[in-house]
Amino acid sequence: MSAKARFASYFRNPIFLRGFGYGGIFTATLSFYGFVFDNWRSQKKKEKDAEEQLKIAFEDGDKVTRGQSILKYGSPEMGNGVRYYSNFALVYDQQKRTPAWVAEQITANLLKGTANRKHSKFKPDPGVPEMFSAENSDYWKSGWSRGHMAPAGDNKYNQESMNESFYLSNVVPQNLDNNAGFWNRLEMYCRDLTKKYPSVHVLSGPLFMPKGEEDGKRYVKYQVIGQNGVAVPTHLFKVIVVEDKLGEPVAMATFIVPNEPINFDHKLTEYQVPMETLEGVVGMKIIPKLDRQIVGDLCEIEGCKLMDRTEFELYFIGRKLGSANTLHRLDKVWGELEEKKLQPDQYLKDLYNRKLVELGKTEEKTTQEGVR
DNA sequence: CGGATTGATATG
DNA sequence: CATATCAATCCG
Repeated sequence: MSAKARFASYFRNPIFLRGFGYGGIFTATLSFYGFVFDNWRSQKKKEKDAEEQLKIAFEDGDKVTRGQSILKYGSPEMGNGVRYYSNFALVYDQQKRTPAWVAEQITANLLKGTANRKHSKFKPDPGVPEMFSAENSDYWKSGWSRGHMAPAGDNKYNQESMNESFYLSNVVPQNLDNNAGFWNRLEMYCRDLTKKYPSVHVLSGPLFMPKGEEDGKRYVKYQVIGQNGVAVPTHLFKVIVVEDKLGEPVAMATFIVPNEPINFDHKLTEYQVPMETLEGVVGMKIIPKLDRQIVGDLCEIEGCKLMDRTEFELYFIGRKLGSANTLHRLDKVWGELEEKKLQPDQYLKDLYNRKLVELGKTEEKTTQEGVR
């Protein structure tokens, strides 16, 4: 038997193995129970600490400390921080899937740009989590139009700010006639104010107002549209503050406008309310840093007169003439004047004649190219 | 200025 | 094949 084999057989000796085995098991058992005991002790200590902490958090009367314990897993997030864009700022309402409010500052200079809404598309705001965002499909065939809060017309300075204004975070479901009519004229009035005031601040947003029903009680009732359930506001609000050359506030006015068609018989002043009324309805302090004592009533000072029917029709016939790209289209728009018994002013006549020549030339050119 | 709708085309 | 995208047309 070689030394190596003897060495190996020694380890195979049952006696030796038994001795080693019992010794090993004994040691292992001891250390196992030691481990379990230590664990148990530290567990108890942790339990004691946790219990103590809960006690202290409550009993020392520090509500913040207590709150931090209560909110161990974080506070519910409403995602309602202020969002900043090129030319407006807003707070988004994840529950209603519309803005809560949109703020703007408009000036004559910023309105001068040439950005075109034809290059912009309504789409979800990439900054809003998808699960809280509205989609175009929500509005499609809903019976409601996509109404800008910061209007596209206030964002002509560059294409980027106009494109941002088409984010659905800046949009609410709005009655189409209201949007294209009364509200449109109100937006025009805001822009018109920049001719006189160097800076005009505007705050706009949706409202959900209670209404009395047959049972004599009042309810807030509103439609929700599309898969995402975008909330249709019962009213819209707009707050206007005009400033002088020094940037000092001069006058302001607050309006609450029903989200329904409003014809030319109605005056803007019918919808003027004290700012406090709006604050009560919407549950927000509006323009908290404005000293209301020193500013006048915009409607007393400026009249708050919107365009009348004739002015309005002539205005957008002018816009349509300007954007006409065929002679056929030009004449069709020109024909609207007669249909609506409107007299074109000199500006409109000149515009028509200028476009007539311009489009005549281009069409002559294209037909010649076609022949060639 | 403010919008919708439709039909053709591109795309995965 | 179903779904985006765009251009054209229309309306107040």
